[in-house]
Amino acid sequence: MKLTAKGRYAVTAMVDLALNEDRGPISLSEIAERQSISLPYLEQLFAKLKRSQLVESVRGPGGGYCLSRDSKAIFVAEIVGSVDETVDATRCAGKGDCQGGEMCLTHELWSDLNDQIHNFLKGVDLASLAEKSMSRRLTANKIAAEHSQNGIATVQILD
Amino acid sequence: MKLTAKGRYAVTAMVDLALNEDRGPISLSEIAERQSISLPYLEQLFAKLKRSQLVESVRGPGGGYCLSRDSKAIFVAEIVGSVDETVDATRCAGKGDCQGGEMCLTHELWSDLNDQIHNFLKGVDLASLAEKSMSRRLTANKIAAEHSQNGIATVQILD
DNA sequence: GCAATACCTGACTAAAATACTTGGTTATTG
DNA sequence: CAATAACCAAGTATTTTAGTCAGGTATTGC
Repeated sequence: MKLTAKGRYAVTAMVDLALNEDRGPISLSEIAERQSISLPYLEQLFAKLKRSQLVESVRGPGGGYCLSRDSKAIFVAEIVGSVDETVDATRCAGKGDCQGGEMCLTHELWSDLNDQIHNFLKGVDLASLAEKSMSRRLTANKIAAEHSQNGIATVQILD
Repeated sequence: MKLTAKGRYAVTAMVDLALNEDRGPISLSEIAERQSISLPYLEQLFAKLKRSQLVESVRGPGGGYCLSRDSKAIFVAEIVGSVDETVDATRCAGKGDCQGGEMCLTHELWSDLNDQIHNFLKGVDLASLAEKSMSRRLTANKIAAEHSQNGIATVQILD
């Protein structure tokens, strides 16, 4: 798994979708405007989200995208995994360049970490994110203060 | 925090150092050869590791690097954080482009994940990595088999 | 003192990945 | 049939990564 801005955009867009899904299919241009993400870029993301069967599409005027399942049953891990798919497998098992075992060892460590990350993201569903987002919106003023306290960092896990 | 090949190289090199530290200062050219990492690249990494006071250097012939503490007291999180320092801070607190709170929300999610990762890597010390590496080396033939069988586990989460 | 060793430093570069944009096509509705 | 909006392929600009190059400087042993 890999985490980049792309994954963050996807999660953001999906939260937006979850918040508006009761209004029927939501067009990407709507999301694009609300979330300040370029439309063609969103299209790319949603093509992948659709391929992963996280959303469904309705074409033509009045069309757009819907969640293909209940938001309680869609997890962040799926969203991120869908757009940031890494067919990585940098394992040394096959290759013979595994000096003394140290390389193997760090691979094992990274693999464990990967599981850790995946488990965490697997435990967060869209519904709870959307719910938090709703309450956030109401107390929008407090957000800045909170954030400046604990120093937010972005995570990137490559490879 | 950010995880790249650079961090992996650093961890690998540090494990190598831990395994050989009883022989006094270890030169980078030695590590470079054993681990197949280019010498100038290793120098870059160790400059950072030194700045973070994870290693100490001895100049001149017979010189090299030593761990600055017991390997039990050096954690992977420190090593990775040292070479892959991200002064990122993609915070939305200051900027006004935080539409409706969704952005803030995913930031919070990422922040939580970051803590998760950090806690994991904070729980793995060099000594245990080195120890595992030793036993691996002895049973080197078995490695491939093990890897292909179980998806590798052994997680340590301290806090 | 003078090589040889090995750390140290900064700038530079090739390659890869990322984050987009461009320019279309196709389906559906009113 | 015209507007809408999903779909699709390719290209590009920027950034990041991984690594090199070309010099230093401190220390040691002969």
